[in-house]
Amino acid sequence: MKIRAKIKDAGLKATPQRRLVYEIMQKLQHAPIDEVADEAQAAVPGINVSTVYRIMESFCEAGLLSKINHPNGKTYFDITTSEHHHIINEAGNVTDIEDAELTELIKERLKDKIGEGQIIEKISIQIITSEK
Amino acid sequence: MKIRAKIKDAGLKATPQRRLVYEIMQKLQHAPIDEVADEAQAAVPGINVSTVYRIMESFCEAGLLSKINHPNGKTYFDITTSEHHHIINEAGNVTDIEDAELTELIKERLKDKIGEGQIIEKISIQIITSEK
DNA sequence: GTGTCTGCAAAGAATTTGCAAAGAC
DNA sequence: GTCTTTGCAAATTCTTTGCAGACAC
Repeated sequence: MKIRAKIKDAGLKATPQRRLVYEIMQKLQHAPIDEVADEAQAAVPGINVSTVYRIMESFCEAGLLSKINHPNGKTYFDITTSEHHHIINEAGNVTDIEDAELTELIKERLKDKIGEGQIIEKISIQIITSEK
Repeated sequence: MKIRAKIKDAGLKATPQRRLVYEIMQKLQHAPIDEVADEAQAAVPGINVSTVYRIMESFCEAGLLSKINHPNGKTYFDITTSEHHHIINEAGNVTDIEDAELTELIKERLKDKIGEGQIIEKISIQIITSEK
């Protein structure tokens, strides 16, 4: 689907800044805001960091992106929005792992360990790797 | 073991500030720095926030505490240092789950998905819960 | 046209750092 | 006594906000 259509389908106006940010995220797959902002500013000098923040946030709310809890403290964003897991290496680079069966298995195993009256919203596994 | 001994065994000097911070962490189990700092300042008015930051950091390096990737962006610390998992509820409160067998199972299942020449440093599952 | 979005500059959180005095061992 | 740690204030880094003009539809 074209970027313009994706953004509009998500209920947002397809501004040039949003189209650019989405395109950058399609390329990067996973990235912290400052990296996206740098790429954006390289492409279109006028674009502002706060705009990028607002766009990333609106994309998350609209279901176009998801957030990653990254060990380096910065907020990372992910072009993949379906339930999945992450491998994070020493450099902080993120790789996706899709394994719905595993997610289901964990959910089943831990479902009675969560509090009374609570439901599981999301399960995410982080695998931190280092050089052998 | 006494707090003083724990700190010294970890190779750090057992200053009053460190003993206090460790005691607070034993009570809270999981907490962000500002909460620890508030508790510390309530107990001993002179203690400084930057000191608490430095203490938490030194405790992590010394293996007395571990860091938690918390979805609210702040760094949370955990008195438990052995491999384990977390349930995080809507309020941001953290609960531990110990399940070494599950960790092993996941490790076995995903070991060939990590990159060439890499080893798994750590596996952590986060379960985000919400009200039913 | 109208309501949303952007740029800018300023404010606000969270965290770090430099340095001199204080304290642990 | 020596080397580490602390307190303080200032600097950095990351993120959010207010507002006026610009733009999507």
